[in-house]
Amino acid sequence: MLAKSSTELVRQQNSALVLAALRRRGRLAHTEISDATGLASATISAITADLERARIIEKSEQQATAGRGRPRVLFSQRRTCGYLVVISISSDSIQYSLVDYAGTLLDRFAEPRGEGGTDAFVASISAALERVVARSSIDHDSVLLVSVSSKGLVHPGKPVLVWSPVFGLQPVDFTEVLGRGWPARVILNNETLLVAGALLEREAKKEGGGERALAALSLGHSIGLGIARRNAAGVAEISAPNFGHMLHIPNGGLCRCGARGCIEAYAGFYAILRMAFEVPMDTIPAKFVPIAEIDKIAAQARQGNRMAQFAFRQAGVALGNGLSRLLSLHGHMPVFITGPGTRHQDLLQAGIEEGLSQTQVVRLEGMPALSVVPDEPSLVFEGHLNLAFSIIDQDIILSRPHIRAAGE
Amino acid sequence: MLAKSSTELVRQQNSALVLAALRRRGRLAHTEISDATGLASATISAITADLERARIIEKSEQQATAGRGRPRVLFSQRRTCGYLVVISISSDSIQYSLVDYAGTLLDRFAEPRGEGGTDAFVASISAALERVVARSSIDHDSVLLVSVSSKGLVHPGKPVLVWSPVFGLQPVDFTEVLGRGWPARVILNNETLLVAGALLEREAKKEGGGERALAALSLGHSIGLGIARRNAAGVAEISAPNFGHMLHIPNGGLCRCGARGCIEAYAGFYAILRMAFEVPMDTIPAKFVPIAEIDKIAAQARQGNRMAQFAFRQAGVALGNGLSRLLSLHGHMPVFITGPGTRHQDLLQAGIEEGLSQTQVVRLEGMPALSVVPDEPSLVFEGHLNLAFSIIDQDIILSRPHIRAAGE
DNA sequence: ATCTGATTTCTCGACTGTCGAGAAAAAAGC
DNA sequence: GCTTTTTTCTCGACAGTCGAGAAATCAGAT
Repeated sequence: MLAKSSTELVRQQNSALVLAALRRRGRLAHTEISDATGLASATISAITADLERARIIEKSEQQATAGRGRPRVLFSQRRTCGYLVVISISSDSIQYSLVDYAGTLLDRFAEPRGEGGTDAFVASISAALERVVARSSIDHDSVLLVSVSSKGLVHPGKPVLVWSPVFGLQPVDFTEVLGRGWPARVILNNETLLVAGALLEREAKKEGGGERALAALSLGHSIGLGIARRNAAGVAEISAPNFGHMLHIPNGGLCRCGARGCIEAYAGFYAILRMAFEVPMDTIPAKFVPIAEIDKIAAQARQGNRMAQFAFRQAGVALGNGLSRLLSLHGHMPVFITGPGTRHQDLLQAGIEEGLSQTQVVRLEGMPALSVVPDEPSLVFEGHLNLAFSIIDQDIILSRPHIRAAGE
Repeated sequence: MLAKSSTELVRQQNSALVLAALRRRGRLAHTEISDATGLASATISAITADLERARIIEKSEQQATAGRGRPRVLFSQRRTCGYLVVISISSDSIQYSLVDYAGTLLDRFAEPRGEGGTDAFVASISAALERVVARSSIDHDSVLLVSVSSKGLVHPGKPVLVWSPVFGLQPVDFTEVLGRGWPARVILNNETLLVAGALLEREAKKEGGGERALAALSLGHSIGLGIARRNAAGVAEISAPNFGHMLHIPNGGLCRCGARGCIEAYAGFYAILRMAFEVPMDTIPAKFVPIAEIDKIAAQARQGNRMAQFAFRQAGVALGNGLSRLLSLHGHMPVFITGPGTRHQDLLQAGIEEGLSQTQVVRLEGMPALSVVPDEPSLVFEGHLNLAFSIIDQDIILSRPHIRAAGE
């Protein structure tokens, strides 16, 4: 059921529009905001006055006046309005970034991922978080949001990692990362979901609007997938289905997750290693494979080693079959491949195409566009910012108490 | 990018809310509408006065007054405001239904599906449509929408059948169904999509809101799947992925669609027949299998015939594997099974569960709820009404010119 | 027959919001 | 110093929602 609408909601939505325009295009003048949002000039005056009074945006220092006419007044986010902490968890380390409200990176450091169980893990993140704010002497209260990303399966709604490559079925609850005295919220998202979101936003910036739906496939020790699409209302919807552990072959090779025949058990780094060395497919997979090992196998494959070639081929077919199923169930869309595995795209490509080509969806609508976007960490960070600031802006607008004009 | 908002849009959305409440619950009094929508009584007065002046709703004839106090004035849709024509295409016949704006069925007849190509097919529908309005002597102009359903793959946006069991890759364009002099629009939807939509609406009527996402699986000569979910804004999103022709087994049995290894090539009626009679899997499948044939095989299976049992078992495994992939890619959700194939659910069940159980998603989140809903035609019709009237109401509200109070 | 209480509908004024037009501001050019 | 140009700001008109209370109308008590 739809929610009722009211004039106050109109103001909220239009304020959100103004903040989104500022987010997307940086400093803007009154008239530019009007153009970007389609709102009347008078409305922009009202909204910007409101937001300025609430100390959310501010007039920039005058820039060199270009041309004649009354000089423009540029609005931008007030940097000190609040802060965002980004936590990117990868297999071996955890990266912490501090970002101000205008989206500029203020501080960044990484820590190795310690040993120990989930409790110790959460505690170490909690401690690092204290260090982030201490280093920049930022008040706890001005941290608006903590955005965490990891590989694995995320609970819909709660910031809980339901399944992860490292902790398996042992759930990791990030609500406890923030102790007392932190008014901020924590959000947790799958890494490849953020990649898909970042790619969709990049598409939106292209002229003509770019693709309206896309999939991001991350190749590495594990296999990640994110789907991003713009719905009829123009809102981005992003999700991270459990692609890596979707069934590839019934009763197939043993996967890290304990099930059999997952895509990852054919296309993950450990799977390529297992196949190249002709280890039986029901061997318990290696916990971690250094990327150098995979590079070595790839080099052998390129020199003509049949088993190494076969391993990459099989990985490609698993991915291709999986992608064909993705297209069958989610509609035709371009696929962007990222992650460390893209180094060996030349060895995977033929298998992927073979795996795709047999199926009806590809016969009907053709091979999907496959592009390689190597720099995954940038995409992840970009996705963090997109998602986090859209939530922060929304929260600010919703929470802002009604502020009357000064004279009242 | 979000669209700008304005006070006029607020009225539109709230008008839509009033019409939706009337749609869902039938005749309502002023106060009941207020309760259902959450809008203030004064607002209801304004909106109903507007809609009444536009001759979209009307005050019902007084019903027996119950209790003391000022008698209620019940509002309902004005029946003669416009009409909907529903066309349900099935493998052997086409059913035409005429429905008034209040949702009551006025006329219904079926015609056998003729021979001939797509042009003849479209022409015969066009002729039947003329007959629908002639029989009830309805003006062409008062037909607001024609809603068509069929099995097969529908073009997103245009009313074009991209792939169908009967015409294969030859596209069927339903825009031509309405000739000149028909202001109405034509929409085309996959049959099982409508089923999923109807089931979601039934869930919404349960107290507590029922399921927020579900899948409908239709078993018959071909395999259909619809997914319906309520998004964060509470709007239903329904889709019909190409489940029947999703890859089940690479290089597997030959399917009607020309590809190999589709789910349908293992679980469709013709596939069950082919397996039960041990016909080679690359035999070109029968165009049409009478349901009696399948019933016969089912009877044999129930009497202990191994090959017949095996055929149903394999069909079940194909469905189960496919459903596991569905859950992997769309999240965990209950599955409602419908269609003529549900008669033999007892023979399929074990295979479905086997096909589901091997995978990570089921190990993590458990077996999805599987329920059988035998009466598919009712669900299809219900889905037609839900979808068609939501479009009609939307159109009416958007197209309605601004109507001033009488005195101006 | 009339009064009273209950219940629903209707109406009025206050408030919030958007928009267009034009006034005001401020710099560049002559 | 005046004009031109461009941008910002302000004002009044208009659309919409809401709460409060008036008006309508019936059932039952007196």
